[in-house]
Parts: sequence; structure tokens; C-alpha cells
Amino acid sequence: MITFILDPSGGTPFYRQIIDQIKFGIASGNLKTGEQLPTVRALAVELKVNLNTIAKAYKELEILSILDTQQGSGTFINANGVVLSEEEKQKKIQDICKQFLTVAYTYGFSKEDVIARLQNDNLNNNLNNK
Amino acid sequence: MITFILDPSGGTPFYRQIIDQIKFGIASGNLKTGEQLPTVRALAVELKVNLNTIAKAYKELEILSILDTQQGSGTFINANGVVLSEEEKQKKIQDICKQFLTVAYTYGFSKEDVIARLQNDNLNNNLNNK
DNA sequence: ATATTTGTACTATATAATTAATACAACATA
DNA sequence: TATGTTGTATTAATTATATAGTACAAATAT
Repeated sequence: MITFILDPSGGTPFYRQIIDQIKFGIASGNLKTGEQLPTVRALAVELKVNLNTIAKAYKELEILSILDTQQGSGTFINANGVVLSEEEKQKKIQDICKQFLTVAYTYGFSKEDVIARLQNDNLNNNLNNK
Repeated sequence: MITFILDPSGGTPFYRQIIDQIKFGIASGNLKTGEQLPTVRALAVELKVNLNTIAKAYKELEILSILDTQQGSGTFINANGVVLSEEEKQKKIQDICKQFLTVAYTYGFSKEDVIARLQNDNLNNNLNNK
């Protein structure tokens, strides 16, 4: 489980902050496959927002196949992650790499810079395919 | 020079589509340092939008030091790119790498997957620091 | 069965983002 | 200097986003 925190300043919408925290919780290994998230009501009360704000975050992650929701029982970390065809996977990885490099260039980093940074980044060493 | 195209569907605002096309134009080598972009009016007519829409795109890129505008003469690709302090650079590269890996994970890619993809991607081999 | 728990749907509202119409100001050049 | 070119500023209207209030529906548990 992770602890959710909302920052009212900064302009990032509440529901997006929740999405980001769940995504990074998974990526960093603090949220495990099959684990149940707080109910929309529980988290809404805890964070002092409307339950629809939580539901919206969960919904977006469900569309991405990151979460698995069952009305009546709750919301869980999905076992499988996103399922794409090989062709879709190739297109997707190409897209995100291209976009990433474009952003990196904008800030003056070379491809070699970011690859080096990725390789010795110890914050994300829980990442893998399964 | 590059050819601009606007997609009215998809939800991406016009000015952002222009920003992205210029950024990637630079990253891919199709826009060279010092090159002049179309005037806000010319591009506005060509793309059938208001000149402020083009101006907004150029403005954001000027704030990022990607473009260089002179009233009366035109808008040009800046020679230097973004200038950040070493500390800001470290924070920035950390941020974009972290975000990139989180997105990659979302689609089931491992760090090794994306590094491999970055290394043999020939679309972006014009990238460098200067 | 029925009551409770869970997510969902619908509606309203305030705010932000986007685009446009049009007038202005700086620069170049004839 | 006068005129045309360039980007800028102001304002308005439309559209999209974010959040909330409240009612509904599905699953679970008693």
C-alpha cells in the first residue's frame, strides 16, 4: 500500500495526482499485483475530495488495464498490465521513445545523456515485463 | 523547412500541434539552427487559423529558448537551446527519465526494452548537446 | 431476501484553456 | 520619413476540464 497525498497548489488536478502516485507506486514496487486499493469513498474522505474525483482516477487506470475494478468488491492492481499486439507494441515503444527524446533535446540532453541516466537510475530497478 | 499539418480531431490544441512539430523538426534535423520559420500571418493563412494561434506556439518556444523572435524581421531557430544550471539539469533529467520509465512500464516495457530501442533508433541520431 | 458495500451515472457549476477579432508597436526598407 | 512587414497586446466568446452533489446499480455478506 502507498500513502496518497494531494497538493492543492501547483495546478496539477487531484485526479491526476492520484493516477501518477498509483503508476509510480507500481513502477517502484510499492504496489503489488492483486493488491486492493482504498475504496473510492474511503480515499475520498481521507483526501477530503468528492468520491467522483477518485473514481475518475481509477477509471482512467482501468481503461489502461492498470487497475481492475469490480462493483461491490473494490479496485485492484491488475495482474497483466496493458495487453497489446506485437505491432501495437512496436508502434507504442517507438512513439514514447520519440517523444521522450524530443523532450530531452528540448532541455539540451543528448540521447547518450539520457541512456546513461536511465542505466544508473536506482529508483526504478523494480521495472520488468511481467 | 518542415510542412505543418493540423489535425482538428484528437483533442490536441492547434498551437500545441505546431509546438510539437517544431520540436521534433529540430530533434530530427529537419529544422536547422538559424533557420527562419514562416511568419505568424503566413502560417495562419496556410493552416486556416488565427495568427494568435501561431504566435502562441512561437511564444512558448521562445520562452523555452528554442526560438528567437524579432518583431519586424521574423522568428528563427535559436542557436543555443535551453540553458539550465547543473543542478536544474540533474533534476530535469531525473524527472523526465522517471516519467518516461513510468509510462514505459504502463505499456509493459522494461527499462532494458526502452534502452535497446533508444540505442538502435535511427530517427533521432541528429541529437546532441550543441 | 435484504441490507451494506462497492463502483457508476447524471447533473450542475466554476474555472481554465483555446481560439478568434482586431488594434497596437517595433523593425526594416524604399 | 513613409510604408509595409513583423510580432504583440487586449478583449471576447466558445469549449473543455475539474470538482462536487446526489441518485443509481451491481456485488457481497448477513
